[in-house]
Amino acid sequence: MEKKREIARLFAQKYGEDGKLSSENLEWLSQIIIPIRTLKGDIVLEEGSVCKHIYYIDRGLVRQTYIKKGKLLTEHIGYEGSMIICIESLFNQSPSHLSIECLEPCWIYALPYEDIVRASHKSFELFYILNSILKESLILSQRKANTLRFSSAMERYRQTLEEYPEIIRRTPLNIVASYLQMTPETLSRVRTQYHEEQEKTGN
Amino acid sequence: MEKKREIARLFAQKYGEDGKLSSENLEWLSQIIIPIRTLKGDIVLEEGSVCKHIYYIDRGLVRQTYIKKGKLLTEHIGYEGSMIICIESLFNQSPSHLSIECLEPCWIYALPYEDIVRASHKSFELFYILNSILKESLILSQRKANTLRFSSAMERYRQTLEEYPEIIRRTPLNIVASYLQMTPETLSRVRTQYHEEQEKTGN
DNA sequence: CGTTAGTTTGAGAGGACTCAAAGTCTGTGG
DNA sequence: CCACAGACTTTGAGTCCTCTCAAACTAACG
Repeated sequence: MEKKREIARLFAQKYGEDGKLSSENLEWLSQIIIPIRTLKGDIVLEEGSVCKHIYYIDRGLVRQTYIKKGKLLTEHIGYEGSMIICIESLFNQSPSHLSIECLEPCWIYALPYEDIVRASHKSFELFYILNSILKESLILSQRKANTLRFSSAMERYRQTLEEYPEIIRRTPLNIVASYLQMTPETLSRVRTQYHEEQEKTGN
Repeated sequence: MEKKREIARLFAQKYGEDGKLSSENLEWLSQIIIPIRTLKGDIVLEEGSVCKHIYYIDRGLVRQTYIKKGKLLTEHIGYEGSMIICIESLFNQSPSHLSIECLEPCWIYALPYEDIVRASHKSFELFYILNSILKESLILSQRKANTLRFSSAMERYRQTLEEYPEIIRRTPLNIVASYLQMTPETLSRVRTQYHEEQEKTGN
């Protein structure tokens, strides 16, 4: 319970207006938060089911996956401090074509979307939070799109390494590869090439 | 003035809660809307300036552009009924790295973002509208990302032709090409190839 | 310590790019 | 109404990047 309250405070600080939230709402939030503990490999949301929560990663590493031509590909990777949202499924309450899979043991906190939407009709504060989360998601999705626009495999790798070194460091190569939209073989080559260049320019 | 009121009503219907908006807010909205008439080639927002509006395209065709390695590339294309938003610039009030350029003569209506944000603190209805617009943007950006994930040039073309035939029909080939992240030469080849295939399967 | 998943290396094929040139369309001025 | 300039589109040839397939290698885990 103490932990849920901590998370609620964190949300207030991060997404609330002026980083604040009234104590009633804080209390309410900490009551509806659902803590989830997972092991590596666990599936938090299965493709085909309707996403009903906004997920907050407090500890660990997760990815969103989708299937294209029989292959399991990576849409997004997030870790401590990230929100994980299956946008279309959540907004339209339609079956998700994304799954959420844990790449490490995780501490996740799930916010029931409908509850918050309902409550936000009565409380501007809560609506504000919802809004902030949307804004953040939009900016992130924009950034991601920018990265993928980098034409060469090398540039995509460099860009992600600079912006999210954690992802590269903690994620298995073959998963990073699908995240960066290239084959594991290509990433392997690109990566050694990159580090060779770093050697030279570093000296 | 009558036109501005019409646009306000349209927003209410499209983004309001249950498609509705109180007559005061409707009136207020129609007063702050800024109509813009443009010619083909006009620049609505210049790269480097701070974006202060949410744009609604009532008539015409526009694109958002950015510069990469000295080349003018296309980030997004929108037409009648679309909202055009320079997300990062608008939210952070930072200089935009995107420009907005008209590909046809346009009727555009600009909503001053700060005014709406301020007003939405007093009116849940308006906040709801803001929120709906964000949700729509998020879904669209998701869809766009999905399209660009199609690996081959052919698939990206097919996908866009199916989902947004208007864009393909009305936009010069070289601009569509940069939108789909390929060279004009490639798009030209892909396009004839696609239509040849359609011929065959059509018979 | 063996089994399996993950990573590296190599060779060859194919798609998309670049550069170049020819062809087409559009709008303006004579 | 025609002619021409400039922008846009097509076609071609050659190159490079990334993919696929295959095999060797390494690490992780029971």
